[in-house]
Amino acid sequence: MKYSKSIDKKWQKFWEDTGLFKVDEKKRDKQKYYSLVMFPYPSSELHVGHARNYIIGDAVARYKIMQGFYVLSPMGWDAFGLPAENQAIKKGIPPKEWTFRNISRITEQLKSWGIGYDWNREIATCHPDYYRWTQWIFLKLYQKGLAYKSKAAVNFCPSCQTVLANEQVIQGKCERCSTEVVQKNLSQWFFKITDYAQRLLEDINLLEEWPERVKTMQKNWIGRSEGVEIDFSVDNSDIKIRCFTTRVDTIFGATFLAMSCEHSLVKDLIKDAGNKQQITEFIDRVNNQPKSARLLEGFEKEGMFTGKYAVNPMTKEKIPIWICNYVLTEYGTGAIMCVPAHDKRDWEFAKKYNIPIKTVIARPGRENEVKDAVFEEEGILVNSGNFSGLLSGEAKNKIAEYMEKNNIGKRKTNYRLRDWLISRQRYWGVPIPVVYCSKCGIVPVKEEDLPVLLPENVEFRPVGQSPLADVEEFVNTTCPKCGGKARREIDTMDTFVDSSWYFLRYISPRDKNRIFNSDDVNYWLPVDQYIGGVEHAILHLMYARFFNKFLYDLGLINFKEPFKRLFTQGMIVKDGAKMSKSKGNVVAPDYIIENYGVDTMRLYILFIGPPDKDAEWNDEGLRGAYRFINRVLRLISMVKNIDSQDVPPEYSYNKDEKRLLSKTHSVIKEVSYDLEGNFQFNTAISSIMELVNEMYKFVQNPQIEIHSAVLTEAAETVLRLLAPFTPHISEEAWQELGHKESIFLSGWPKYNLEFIKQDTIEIAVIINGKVRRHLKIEAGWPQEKVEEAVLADSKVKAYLQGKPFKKVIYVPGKLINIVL
RNA sequence: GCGGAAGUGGCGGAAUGGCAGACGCGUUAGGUUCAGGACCUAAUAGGAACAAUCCUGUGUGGGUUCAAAUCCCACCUUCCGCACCA
Repeated sequence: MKYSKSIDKKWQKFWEDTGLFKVDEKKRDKQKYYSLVMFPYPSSELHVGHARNYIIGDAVARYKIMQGFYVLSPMGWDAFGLPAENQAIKKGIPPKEWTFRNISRITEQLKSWGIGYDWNREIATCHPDYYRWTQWIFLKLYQKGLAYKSKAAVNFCPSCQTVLANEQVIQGKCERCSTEVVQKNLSQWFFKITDYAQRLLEDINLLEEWPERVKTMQKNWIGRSEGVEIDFSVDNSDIKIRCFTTRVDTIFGATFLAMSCEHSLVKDLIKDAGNKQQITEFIDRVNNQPKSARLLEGFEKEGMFTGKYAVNPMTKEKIPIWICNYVLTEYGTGAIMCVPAHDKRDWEFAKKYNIPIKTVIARPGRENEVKDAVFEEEGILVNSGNFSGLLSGEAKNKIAEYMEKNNIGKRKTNYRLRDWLISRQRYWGVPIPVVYCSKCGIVPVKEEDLPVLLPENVEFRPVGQSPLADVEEFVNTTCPKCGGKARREIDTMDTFVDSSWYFLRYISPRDKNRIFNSDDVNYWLPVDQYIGGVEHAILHLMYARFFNKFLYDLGLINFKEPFKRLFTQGMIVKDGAKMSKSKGNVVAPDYIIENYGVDTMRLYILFIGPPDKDAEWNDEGLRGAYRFINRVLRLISMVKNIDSQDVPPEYSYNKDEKRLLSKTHSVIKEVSYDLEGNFQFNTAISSIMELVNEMYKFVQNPQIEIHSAVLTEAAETVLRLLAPFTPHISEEAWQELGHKESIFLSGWPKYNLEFIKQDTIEIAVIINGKVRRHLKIEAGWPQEKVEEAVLADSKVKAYLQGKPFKKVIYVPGKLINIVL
């Protein structure tokens, strides 16, 4: 028997006909397992890099099915988005048509790879039955005050002609097209994710089975920092400037104040300044600098003195107020107190503009040392009035207390996380369900009027506004409140909104009356295993957690976190680069399947390396997988011809049988361990290879007497262990061996420790840390007996030369170490 | 700068503190074959001997230990994420 593609189709049909992956939520006699792979954006057809994702997910689902779990494995489409619209503009294909064309092609691909899903639960976020509930969530957020419209400086991509979320701006550039992002003051919709900042941070602790690196990225992104907000009064003025600092212990060293150019108080401050003209010019210049320039190394700190002074509330000294290009508007209060002696940036600035530098923190034990350098660490306070002599940590508390008592400042926790900007000036997305009424203002659409349908026949023009603006029937509506004339919101939602809750809709995909059935959702969720690319570590995973918590607060679900276990797989690269059409290094699966069969591709992709690491594609490696599969099939053909009989009750196994039994069972143990841990498919497969190699030795040597039952058990074990990885050939060979039922119903093999144990074992004899001999001993021997045998060995004697030894360490079954 | 991951043969990569290099690719030799391919068997870290053996080896330098790729300290390099966050 040789592996050919005809095997693939046969079994794919079989699984479909027998409903291996169909799940009926009413049958609940088994333990559930929800296996979820991040749903794809249907843009182009999939290559082997994408395939890794789905193959891993499928291997997990099939493994869990074999273990007897009741496995839910659904698939759907993240179907709204910019590429569809860009295609429409470029080629005139309606986004919907383009999207569904891609969906059917990818579906065909996934099916041809033998990836098992419950296709009855398929969803697409662009379908009104789905986005109706996305809009519903929007309304709920709006009701709770968590969706709001606000004018703010936002990131705008001139190429995509839309605003972007903070998270979608990478190094000052658009995540999608790398165009320089500009700042615009626009009125936009936001979700108040910052209300959940603390919970999103705290509950990371509940995510025990998430990769550490993803958790760290989320923590950093939320960016909690504790400090004090201090009100600085301005000399000869009523104005107070609020600053945030995490280093209130350095306040006695604050020698100037710095404000960002966009700070709302700047106008008032410079009202009667002599150099007002100059300052305004400076502000304009800074505001026109591209954001990415700020990030460049050596970006020069610049500023203008406002002519005004603030009062340091602790020293009562007058300190100059500056406007600076290095103060962020968006973080904290947009104004900071500057301590040049203990902050590198302030130091740089003070040196440049000759602002006094005052040391107030010293390294403990070196309080009197004077150094012309920044000291950013914590230490002991000096020159700090009553607080001198305290350590930074203690001083922070004491000073904060003092400030609170005297109404100077207040403790404050700040987060780096910003509210989520969700409106997009694009067409192919979920319409935001609100209307603008000249009388009532912003009015949400009534729940019963959902969905607000996205019009389909629209004209595409690449302008800074959604084509929806021109669709009169859409835009003109009536106010749900007063019944008067009103206009619909023409912005659509960020597609990350769509994907923030899709894993819940899989449970009740066709429910017309509610977002989902809470009972069913509480049964299936949280997702037991979530699999996807690490590129979603911040965006998608943070938003999904936020939505989950919101729905939890609504009482719709009873779990705080949606994904119990997360696995982020690595990329498959070719010639050291990510596969992409433009680079021309895409490995297409079709050719592989045609020539080597699907299981070859599946096996190779799982064997290519640790699944969480990037891996380099290698055609020779693929051929190795093909070789192995055929090696297995040949082995099965040989075993098949042996007339298999049961082992008699009192049968005593011979030496060879014991050896094969031991190998068989220890491989079961290893593979099971590898799959339970962090999905070590590569080592799991290598263990199975070892068993196959071992079996070849038995089958090919006519000298060896071996009971057919032992050989059959080994062969069946190989197939069952391989089944999650290479399901097609496993089913085929399983049938060859005379089984009528699917291999996936045969259960996961169990190992017996009694068989793994061997009578004679080989131990290493180590003399002074060097391996000198390998000796066979009986497994049950006590240390004395082993020592005796080792010391009696002539080679060992030669090494020892009768010298006395200090110590003997015996590690049972492994080694004996003699120290001279 | 902060945070994370990693550094092992020609290559991908294995090793609960216990025999470094499993398994695979590649390479070499032999078998089989009309031939090629495919397949089977064996060898394959480096060096000296070319046999049985010995020496050196997991980024660098120290340390702990009977025993370190693994633990500790210092450093180097690479990749990834965040980055003027006060």
